Amino acid sequence: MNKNASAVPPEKDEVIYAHLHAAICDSKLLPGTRLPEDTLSASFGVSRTVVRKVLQRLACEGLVAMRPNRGAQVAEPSVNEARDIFATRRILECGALAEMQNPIPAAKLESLRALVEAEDAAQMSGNRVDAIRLSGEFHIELAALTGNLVLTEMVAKLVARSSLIIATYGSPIAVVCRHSEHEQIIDLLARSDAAGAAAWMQEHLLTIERGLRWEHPASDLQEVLRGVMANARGGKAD
Amino acid sequence: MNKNASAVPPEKDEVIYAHLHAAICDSKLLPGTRLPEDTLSASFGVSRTVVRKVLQRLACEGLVAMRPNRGAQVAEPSVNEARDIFATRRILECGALAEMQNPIPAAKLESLRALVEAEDAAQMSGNRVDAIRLSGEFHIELAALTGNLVLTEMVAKLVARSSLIIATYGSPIAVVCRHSEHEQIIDLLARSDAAGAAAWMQEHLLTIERGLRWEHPASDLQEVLRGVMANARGGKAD
DNA sequence: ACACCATAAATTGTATACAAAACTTAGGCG
DNA sequence: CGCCTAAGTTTTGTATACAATTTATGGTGT
Repeated sequence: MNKNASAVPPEKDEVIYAHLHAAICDSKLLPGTRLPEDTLSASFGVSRTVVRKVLQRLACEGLVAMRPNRGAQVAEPSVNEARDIFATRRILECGALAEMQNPIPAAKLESLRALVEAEDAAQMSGNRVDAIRLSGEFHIELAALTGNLVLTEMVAKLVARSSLIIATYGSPIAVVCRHSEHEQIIDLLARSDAAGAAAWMQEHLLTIERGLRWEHPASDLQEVLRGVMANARGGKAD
Repeated sequence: MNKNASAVPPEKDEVIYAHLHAAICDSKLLPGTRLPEDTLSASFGVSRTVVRKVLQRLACEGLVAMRPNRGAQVAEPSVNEARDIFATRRILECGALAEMQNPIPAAKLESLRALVEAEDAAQMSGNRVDAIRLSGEFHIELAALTGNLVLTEMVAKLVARSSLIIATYGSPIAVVCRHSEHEQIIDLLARSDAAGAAAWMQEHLLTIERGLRWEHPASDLQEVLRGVMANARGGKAD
């Protein structure tokens, strides 16, 4: 459906975009990682022109921060930004669920259940990266049930940025959604209890948010240390 | 606050972006208008590199459609996309209003009233472009009351795309919000009746949507004619 | 006269070169 | 000993050249 036809060239920039997007969302590129154009263009075997195009797209989605004359780096969501993102997700995703009055096709519910099962399996086998990715896909597919492409794309972008938040503020344990909560939402939808599903989603997203550690963000530590080193000049910098 | 400091260069691409954005939202560039890179770069006195950067940003926001090897043109929102955009606005903007529990500072309410007044004045004097723009600004400022920057930016992008929808499907009369409805929302907020404001906003957005003419979109006409000409080859094409 | 094909013009895709800015490192001064 | 300054290096910003693709044009055959 979203794949190219047979004879169409593979769209180099799309491939690079997908690679970088995945690398960021899967925490292979941690927040704050610098993304020099030369390095990327050499790695992917293209010119800086193509790399810049991809970086600008990622910047537009909030996954990459670009400062003039200072290059690109993986975005480091601030605490305020993180809270805003989750607040917006609550409004959007709950609103989407609340609007689903028509009975959901059984096939769609089934594929959602399969997604939750895969997520559960990944979590059980300790595959944290897959678990987070599948959890995100669940939220996106849920939004897609509305048939509203604009809304679905917005949720997808917020989910991607949430991966950055988890990478920055997530505690090693219990960051991912408990699969049972996802299952509960499907059950409520199967019962056509849209309001119930929305209410449950509200709690679910709040639960995720509460599981984050706003106090000890990993990357702020570096900034703090740098500030300490700059201030306490009498101390040993080495 | 958001302006550059004194000695900082004016950021050429930002200026070009602002110009194009305004031209599209003010319907100076109608949906479907082709945007050749050469023409733009000549007009603005920069190279295609800068123009492409701006076009990609506009494409990311949905104001411009870029097809591979086929260039950019002002986006022509389909009926489905238009409905999705308004549905998403209902969820986002009503959700934003519903979450405002704290009493709104009087100063902010005052500046909102000023905005409505300016919009009213523009409409009364037949200045349709200003009226639409000020109406959009009202919706954006309303979202900004949440303090949620992520949400505000999303609303701003949806409002911009709504300008395209109005340009495509808007009837010559009665496309803009009745200013009294905007005033009513402010009154409800002043009374701290968040739920009431949200309900009113829901109706308000539905009213706008109902005022559009989905039957006779101006630019679909060309497509229809093209299809007719291609099919009825025996008929008179001239 | 219409459809079809070849050629020409226009437009986009990509790479590269050079200029400008920021970062790094080494040296001198207080 | 630390800070400030300055050349050198790295990295980004922009323009331009060339290749690839699409679109427009004109000619030819039926």
